[in-house]
Amino acid sequence: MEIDWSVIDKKWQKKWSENNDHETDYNDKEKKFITVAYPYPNSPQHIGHGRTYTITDVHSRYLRMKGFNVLFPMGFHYTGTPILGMAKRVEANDAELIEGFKTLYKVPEDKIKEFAEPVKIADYFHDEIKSGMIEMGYSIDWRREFTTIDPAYQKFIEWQFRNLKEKNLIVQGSHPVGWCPKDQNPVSQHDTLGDVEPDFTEYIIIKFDLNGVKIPVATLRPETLFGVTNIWINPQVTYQKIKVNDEIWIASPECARKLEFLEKKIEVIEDVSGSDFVGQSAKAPHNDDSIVILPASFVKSDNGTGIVMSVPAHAPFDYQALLDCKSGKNKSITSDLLKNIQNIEPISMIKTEGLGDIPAKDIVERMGISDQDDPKLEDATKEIYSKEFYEGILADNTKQFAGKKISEAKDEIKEWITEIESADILLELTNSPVKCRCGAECVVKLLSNQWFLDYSNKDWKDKAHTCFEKMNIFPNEIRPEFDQVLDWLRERACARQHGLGTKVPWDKEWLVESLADSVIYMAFYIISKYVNKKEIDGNNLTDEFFDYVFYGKNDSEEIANKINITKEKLEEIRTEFLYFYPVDARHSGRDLVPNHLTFFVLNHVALFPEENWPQEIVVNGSVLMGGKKMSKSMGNIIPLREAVRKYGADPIRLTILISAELLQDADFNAEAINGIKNKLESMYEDCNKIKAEEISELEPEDKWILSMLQNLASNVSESMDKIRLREALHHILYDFDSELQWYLKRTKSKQRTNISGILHKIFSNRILMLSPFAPHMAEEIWEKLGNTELASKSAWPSSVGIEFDPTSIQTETLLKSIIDDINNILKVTKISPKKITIYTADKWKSKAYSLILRNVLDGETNIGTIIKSLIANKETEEIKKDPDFVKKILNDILSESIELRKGKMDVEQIDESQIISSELASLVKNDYNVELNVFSESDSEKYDPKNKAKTARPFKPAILIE
RNA sequence: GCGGGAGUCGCCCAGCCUGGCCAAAGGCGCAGGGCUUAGGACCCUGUCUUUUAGGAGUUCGUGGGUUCAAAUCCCACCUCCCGCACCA
Repeated sequence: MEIDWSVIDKKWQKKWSENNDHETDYNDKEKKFITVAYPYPNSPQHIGHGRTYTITDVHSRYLRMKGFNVLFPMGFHYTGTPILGMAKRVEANDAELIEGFKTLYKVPEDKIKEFAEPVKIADYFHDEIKSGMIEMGYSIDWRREFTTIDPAYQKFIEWQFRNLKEKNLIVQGSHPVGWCPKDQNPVSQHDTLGDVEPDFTEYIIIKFDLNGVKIPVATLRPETLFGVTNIWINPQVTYQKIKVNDEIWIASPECARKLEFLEKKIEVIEDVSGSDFVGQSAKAPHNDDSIVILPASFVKSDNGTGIVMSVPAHAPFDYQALLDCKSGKNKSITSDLLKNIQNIEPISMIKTEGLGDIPAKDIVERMGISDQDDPKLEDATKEIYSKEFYEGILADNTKQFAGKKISEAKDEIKEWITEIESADILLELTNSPVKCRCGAECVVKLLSNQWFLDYSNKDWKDKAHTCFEKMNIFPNEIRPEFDQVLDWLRERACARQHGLGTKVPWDKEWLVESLADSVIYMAFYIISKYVNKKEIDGNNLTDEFFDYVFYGKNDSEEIANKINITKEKLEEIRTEFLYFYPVDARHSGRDLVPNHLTFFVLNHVALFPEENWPQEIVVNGSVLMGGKKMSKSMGNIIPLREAVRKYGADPIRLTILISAELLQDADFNAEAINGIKNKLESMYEDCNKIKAEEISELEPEDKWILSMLQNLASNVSESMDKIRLREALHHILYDFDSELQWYLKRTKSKQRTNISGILHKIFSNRILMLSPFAPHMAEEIWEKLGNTELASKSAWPSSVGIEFDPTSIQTETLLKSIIDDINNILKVTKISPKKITIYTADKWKSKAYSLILRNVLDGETNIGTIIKSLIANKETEEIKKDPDFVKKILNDILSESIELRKGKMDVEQIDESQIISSELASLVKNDYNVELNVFSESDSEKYDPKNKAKTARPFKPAILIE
């Protein structure tokens, strides 16, 4: 049968929407507030986004069926810079981007024209994403929808920011960023040509003094100051004499430009040649030693200040350059100078195990380096640097720092030089040149007056840790990562100068950064409903209003009057907030662990009382396409709406859920989705045939299958409670099939015609369990099964209302294992059976069996001990004849599940002869079309030509096939 | 470098926390059979090696160890993936 998925999808989506099934207000029932990270509408959603939202929807639907009043709302995050960047590119007629809109996203041309305006982009994809969510059947309360640039939301963010500032959690400082000097804007990966992230490093500038003029050397290793022997300058380079704030420096022109962006006032006085300084001496800041300036070609003007200090003992470049000087190879050295420098020797000042006193010398010699322009010097430098950094100890000639590890002393030394006013900081790109999309070359800029969320605040961190400790984290494996992130977090910029968003309330030059305005918005879903219903005017909202709704502060009547609503309305909003808060679950992809999810907790603990702290975080992995990462360049991104049109909502939902557990990457591929489609279709067909008949007297197999159904229900519920959706789905869709097969085989061989009622019960329960996962198909089948209520409105079948029957489990297990054994024998012997004879075990064996079982359950598995106790017992002393029997029984028992063992202990021992005679005969007749004879081992009249009977064991009767 | 995680029977993916239900679930693929005019779908059987009696052997990245018993616990090693900030 061909199923038109879209017809079914639409049919039930319409019904849910007509019934307002997903609109949730406060009432007397227990609530669950389930939220998920809202989307950033700069592109349509693809299957990967669908995973997080689908998991959230399944969670919501499950809890709804469990009887909770579940709120699942959605908003749209307009705030941020990428959309702004896109709008600029549209305005500039960027062919690549526009082509992408056309072919990849299928945006109509007239719409693209409007995209020069950023809000239009957001609006367009907002609609697109929302439609996709509806088409996926997400049970969202759309009355609460908002965007982060709505006036009411902006008031809310202002309240949040003022509140954090009052608590001293927002502080001011400066911060380095990648910067485009032309756009006057910070740049990050998506703003640059080739999508490179500007990466920068901090050089320490140490200032040597030359008659009042500063000779600044830039270094990554300030600790090596103690080993300085000379200074290198490039005689080929034209330097500049510049005024830096109040000092006069000599530096390369490139350096002068860099310094301008680092909050320095720069004035160029004149050009000077590097060669002018060769042979002069400058005073070292730490000991006033006179340090000679020597020429070196390896010094580059675009690196640091264009001047470096020389530490020949520990820097291979310096060692080699010094050799070049002393040997007279370097022509810019006068003969006088040449004489003077012959006594310059490397000063060893770091001791490292495995390295000599002068490691630079050793490595230069080892690598066979011959001059300072040898590229091998880079490797040599790296090797020594990392070894010394992690293992090096500062030597005695380093004064107060002697004995310390480099990795520890580095910062102390930096501070010390800074204190004696001989140091400065130079930030420099390590992956330059980085070009902005506008074409300009980027620099590092120190942004001053930047606003920070002070995530380094100890009390704040502690509180967040406390919250995490009490929270459920699914899956729990991710918990250490949260703790780690929390510890590592420090001040974080929370304001930007461009993009969409809310102005920082006390500093209108700045906009609230988009990861800062998206941390407590779950609370806003309560308010947005009233704004959307026009019961309150977003423009009127005040801090007092939010203080009342969230904290119950001050007098409701007074506040209500001020914002022109009734006191009752205001109190209603407060009541609703108190009802829905705290957030019971927050879902998101794992990429948000180190940022949003952690900030979400931090901001909640800062702004809300403990009873309103989040209760649970659920994190999921991403989705792969046919085993590969989704990416634009691979062209393997499938927009969600396109996929829904192609496959139907439910097959997509199930495919992304069943392919992996929460944290694993799920794989989406054509085979998987077809498998799911077929599975659903065959369930649909099966259910079409079943009628809801009266269930008559229960036969053993009926009791068994219903017990298994009960098992299924409790297993699935358990998985659902742990958000192990893959596992739950497996139980529902596949695991039960083999039980059902056995049941059908049993009833078929008994030629029963009265099982429709039982099957109806089984499928009804399975469909209900399937309903959160495949809501459309479940409703459709549920209707076919003759129900008038919606499946999604029915109670979750935690229990199927059947008494669990352990005896029937024993019976069916016995029958199955005999059939298995017969099949095994037939397979090995390849005979076609004419007659099958079964021998059941003697009474004393049964007695021994239960004694051994008792022992195992009590933890006694030592054969010797067990045998002794059996021999001591009159009823079982016969085992003396066959001690091997005990070993076999013990293995039988150990190879069974603990449940089964307990089951055997709990119920009366089943009468094997009786069961085999009454139930097995029909199966054997059905499967092999032969007669079955049953004897007891002790039966003296038995037919036993091959002497098989004596091998019979309890639950393992002997078999003779002829 | 720091931090987190993973390596399972052709592939994907469970199992590991709480050792014995484990030659190890399920899906996909593959082979055979059934159904069908045919194909698809569906159903059955098989899919580490070996075995003419329901058995035996060797497997869970590698090497050790603990234990009566290890995919599971401990130690070491190898390989791979992800995050590391002002960006959603």
